[in-house]
Amino acid sequence: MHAFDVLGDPVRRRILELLAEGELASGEIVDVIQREFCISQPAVSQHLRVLRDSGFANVRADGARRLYTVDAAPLQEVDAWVGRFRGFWDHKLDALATEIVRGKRKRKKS
Amino acid sequence: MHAFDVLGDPVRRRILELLAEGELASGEIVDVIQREFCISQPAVSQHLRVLRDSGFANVRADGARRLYTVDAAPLQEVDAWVGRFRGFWDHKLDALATEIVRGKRKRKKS
DNA sequence: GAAAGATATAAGTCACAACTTATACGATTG
DNA sequence: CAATCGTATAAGTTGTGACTTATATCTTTC
Repeated sequence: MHAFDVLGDPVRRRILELLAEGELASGEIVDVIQREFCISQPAVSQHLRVLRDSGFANVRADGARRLYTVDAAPLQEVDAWVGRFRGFWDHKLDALATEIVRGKRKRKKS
Repeated sequence: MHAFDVLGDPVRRRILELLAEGELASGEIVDVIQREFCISQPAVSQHLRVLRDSGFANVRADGARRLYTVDAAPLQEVDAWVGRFRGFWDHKLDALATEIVRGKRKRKKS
């Protein structure tokens, strides 16, 4: 499943927003999502699976609980894709800072 | 249709990549996409409609032809959403440049 | 002005993703 | 060790979005 497909679902986007605040157990995520979207526990669990499989989230076991965290890698890919359009609104001075960043990255490589 | 759903389709992403280079007629887009994805002209036209309806593309008439351009607005929204995760990979000096941009924007408002 | 060109819409088909309920399964607790 | 908790998987249903072919609607050209 492509990164953009993963982000296409509002529930998954919301889960990522929650994880952006820090590590959360499956059950805690389920609580919030059920309140906001009225879907079943398995539905949430399936979304978590998609997030795992697509690399957006990592899990670790803590007893019976599963603790989820964001994995930045695919988000960074998405950011890179969108970045190619940044010039369309990033005129003037903002573009300068962007160039600074880009230039710095290039220099790192060499 | 939500912005991320629009970007979920590889054909639409490719069309936006093409439009990023500049204005293109429907027919020119069809040519490229057909070569790369082997889908019919109406299929491409329907994707163009989605891009129009969701605000990612603008059209103007030129005789019988329709000339398409990128509209940055929804892409900027997407960028803003992804931006909230930028801290996850944007450590160190890169973050500085980002902060410069953010700071500048705030100052513009006030 | 009829034919051909450029593009869009209509209508129908089909695969798939997002649910549901039911259940499995390891960890915890009394 | 039986009951309960926390979470995941299985299996089935269903709505929808991405196609297809056929056709409509303007433009241009001869």
